[in-house]
Amino acid sequence: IAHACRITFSDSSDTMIDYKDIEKKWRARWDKDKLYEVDIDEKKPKYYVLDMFPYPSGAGLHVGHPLGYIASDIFSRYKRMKGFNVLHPMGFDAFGLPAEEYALRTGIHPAVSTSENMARYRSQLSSLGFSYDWSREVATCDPKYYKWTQWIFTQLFEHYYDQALDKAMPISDLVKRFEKEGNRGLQAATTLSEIFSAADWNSMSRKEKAAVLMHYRLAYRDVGYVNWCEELGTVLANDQVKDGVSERGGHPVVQKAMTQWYLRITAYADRLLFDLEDIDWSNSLKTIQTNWIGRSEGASIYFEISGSRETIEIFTTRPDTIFGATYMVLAPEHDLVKTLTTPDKQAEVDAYLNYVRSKSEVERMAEKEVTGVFIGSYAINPFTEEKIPIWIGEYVLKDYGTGAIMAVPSDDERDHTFATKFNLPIIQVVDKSDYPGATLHDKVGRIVNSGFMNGMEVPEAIEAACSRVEELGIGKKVANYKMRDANFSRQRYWGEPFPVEYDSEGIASILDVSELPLTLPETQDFKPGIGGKSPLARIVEWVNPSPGISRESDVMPAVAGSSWYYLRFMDPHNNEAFASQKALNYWESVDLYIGGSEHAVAHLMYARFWHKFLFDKGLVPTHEPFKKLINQGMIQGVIEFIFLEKDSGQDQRVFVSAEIASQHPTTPYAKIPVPIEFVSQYGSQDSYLNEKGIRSFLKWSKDYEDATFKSLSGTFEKGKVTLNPGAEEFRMTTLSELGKISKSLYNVINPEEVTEKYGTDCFRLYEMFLGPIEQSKPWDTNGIDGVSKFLRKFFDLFSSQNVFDTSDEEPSPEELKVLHTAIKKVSSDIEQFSFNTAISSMMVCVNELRRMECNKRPILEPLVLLIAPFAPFVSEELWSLMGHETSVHLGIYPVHNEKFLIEETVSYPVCINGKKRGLEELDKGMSRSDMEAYVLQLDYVQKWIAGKKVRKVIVVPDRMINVVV
RNA sequence: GCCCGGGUGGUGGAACUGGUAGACACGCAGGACUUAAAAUCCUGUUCCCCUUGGGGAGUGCGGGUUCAAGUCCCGCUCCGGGUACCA
Repeated sequence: IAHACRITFSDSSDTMIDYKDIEKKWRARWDKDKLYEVDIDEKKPKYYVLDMFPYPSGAGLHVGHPLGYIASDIFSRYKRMKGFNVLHPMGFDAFGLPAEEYALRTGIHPAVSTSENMARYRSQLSSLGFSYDWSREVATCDPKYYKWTQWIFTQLFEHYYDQALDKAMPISDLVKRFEKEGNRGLQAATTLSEIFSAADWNSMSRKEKAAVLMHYRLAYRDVGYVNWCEELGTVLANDQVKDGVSERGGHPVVQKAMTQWYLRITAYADRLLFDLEDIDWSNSLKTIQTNWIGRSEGASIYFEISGSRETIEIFTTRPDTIFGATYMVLAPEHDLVKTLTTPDKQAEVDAYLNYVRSKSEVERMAEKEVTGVFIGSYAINPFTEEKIPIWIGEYVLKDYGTGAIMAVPSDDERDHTFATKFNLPIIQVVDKSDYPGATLHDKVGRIVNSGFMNGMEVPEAIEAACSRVEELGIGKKVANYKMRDANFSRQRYWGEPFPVEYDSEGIASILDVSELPLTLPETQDFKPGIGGKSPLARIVEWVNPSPGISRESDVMPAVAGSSWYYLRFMDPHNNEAFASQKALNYWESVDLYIGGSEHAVAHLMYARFWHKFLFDKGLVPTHEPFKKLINQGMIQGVIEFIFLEKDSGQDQRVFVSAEIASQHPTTPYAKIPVPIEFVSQYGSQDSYLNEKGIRSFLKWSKDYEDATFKSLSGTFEKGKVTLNPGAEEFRMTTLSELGKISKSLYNVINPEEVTEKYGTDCFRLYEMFLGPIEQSKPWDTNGIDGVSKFLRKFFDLFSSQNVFDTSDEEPSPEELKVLHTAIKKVSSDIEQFSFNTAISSMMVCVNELRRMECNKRPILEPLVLLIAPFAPFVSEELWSLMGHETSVHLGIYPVHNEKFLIEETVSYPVCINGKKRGLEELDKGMSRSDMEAYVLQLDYVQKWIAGKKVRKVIVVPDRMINVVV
């Protein structure tokens, strides 16, 4: 019997399918035939499938990485077989901190380690059978690539954002306008508040003009507070700081004023927000971006100051509560603090400012107590005309809104706490009695104690207040954003140099495209410079290329190169442009983008911003870069921890070196990740007991080179423990958690460990079979045998007595039905990215054909095509064994034919009061009344309805029958 | 705190617009083959109760709508993610 046999297609092995041979053979063949290379082909519709390109880390790929790559590969292959011209490229996000830190530790140049890591990634990726067009590979650290990263930067420098036209326009236009009419009435994104006339402009010095223009450029230099990490010697982006310490390494981060490059991403805030509607991204991802942009609508209102000509501009979302504004609060860093502090309050204010400055970001965040101080001046509430005191307080942030608020203690929780603590007046202005359960945050209620607004509902009052504010000329309706302009400078080596030079007056100018790329200079000295300078600053001949000229010594952040790489893939070797217009117009944008949600903010926001900028310049044909985006889940690893507690017990005692003990001085215990081997060893016969009954764990301290383990204990010899000097006694317990896979957590599993044993196709199928693609799941190989068996059963369909053997007989209707059911289901599942269910229906199909002992070519051929995107190697082998000369991956994906799926009968569940009591096979054409009559006379139905009145019978065609009594 | 997701057998997970809950697979149990084991194949497998056949319960908890609810509505609860003095 055919299916009982093991198939051997190579004479060298008598066990089972020799995956390794098959894979090697076809990989070589695909390379030779350039099977996956694509070119512009106007005759075919295009489809662009992109993976988020990886950072080539030293640890190589682990089982988590390929999840998204497998999914995108299946989809690419599917689309290709559906007749699309598919662009499916891969490259490397190759600039970044880890390589530089590695260089600092080892002296190995980042370029060297990066290129080694890329080679390893490339070989791992191609061994997984991905259909990348490697001829299009890009690496962001390649000067041929970053030439264009630098070029886009120069373009951002040369443009400003015109809010009237709602697009980026050349700075040269702006200069013309300034010469003629100054900046009055100009609607542009800017950090400049001064108004100047044409005469003012024309009388400015070159340096002054440059300074003004900086306030308009989309790439600009400004002084700002940055997250400074002394340990890493660099500025970090907000998303690289977690809980006041650096995400990488956990070093303290403080605020420091530095001159930096910024990108004016806030100019695009509204478009970044509203265009989310046009793209097919997950709800949660859109929500994250929406929250990040943080648009809130309200009013900006000027408050006059009693006895001063200054005014304070505030932003509020609740102008309706202005009658309840009983005091004001400025951020401690607010510009007006100096002017508005009265002499009698000076000492108190200075003391407070010192106190605020002395606090690190961590402390400030941890602070629960409200703090603040009265600065002596009074503002005038423009509606009540009352004098209200001006305070400064930490809870008002310098960076949000205008850095100043009108405080309405009756309707804002924070203002309320503040007012209560400092005994400031509270006036109720919103009556919420009609809305039980409403909190202070809810914009509902009836306005009271508020003059002309009395009796209005909140939304109406907000409108009324805005109108009145505009009538009085003391403010206007505005939108405010949480999003900040993006800091674009890093005091580092391994990044793109800025294509910027400063003249003797310090005026910045950009390099012409003909001078690009400005390549990174050679050095072996990567140490961070003094005072936050980049290592580049030390290379004098590079920083000062000619007398009076100095170069920018900072480099761009890693996010620069990844903001446009998807465009470069369209035309990767172009030396005249970032990509040709022909290629851009053909490939347009990414149709399907797959990657992790950890890039939800930084990368995706920057890429959208750069894309929109290029769109404004007419250089890309679409206004969004990624039409559809799927976040694959994370494959989690099991992390084994040991807990070392200082209150030692009798049993699980272990001695720990002084180093570890001192690393955890503030906690009563240490939680240390350890390799899984350690935990399985713990408590087993492998662990050693010394004469005192103290367990020591020394075997692994020899096995693992890591310093942590070496220092965990002493040296072990013949049942005796010799403690390291200063070792302390701890009690030890173990704990398992799920979390990310990482070298530092000792839980990395490489794909090779799986492909070695089961073959690549099995690995691919298994990762997909694990569950929905978006879902995170722990890696375990418990179910892998099922997928492996499926592949073997599939192979077996083609064999008889260990020999490849198929028949050309006409298939039966049953066989056709099985096949076409699978074709229909698999295709629609792929379209919905439901790969786990697609695989399960392929399993059903193979199981049934096997039961029928079907080995007919007209069934098996389409089946091979159907499975090809999932299992590219095995299907290619079978396809070739069936006598085909060309690759299965150039085949046409099967299409199901409804005529094979037609059923003559339908099996109806028969329910009594919605509860299933039986199953009836009924003719498809049976009328409703016949069905009712048939069902009612059934024995078991009679039993249930006996003595009761049948109220009605519900017949849902093709679904079910429900008898209601 | 706020904003998104999510909670289904021993496990991973199925279930189209409300219409047979548990597809597919793992694991487990029993059986076949074998000197034996592995591998393979067959049968069973949500739980509980008499056990031939049936009966009851059941998709985090409590209510509701409906002939019918995992699916819709209201109130809770737990888990995951994002964000946090955002005025």
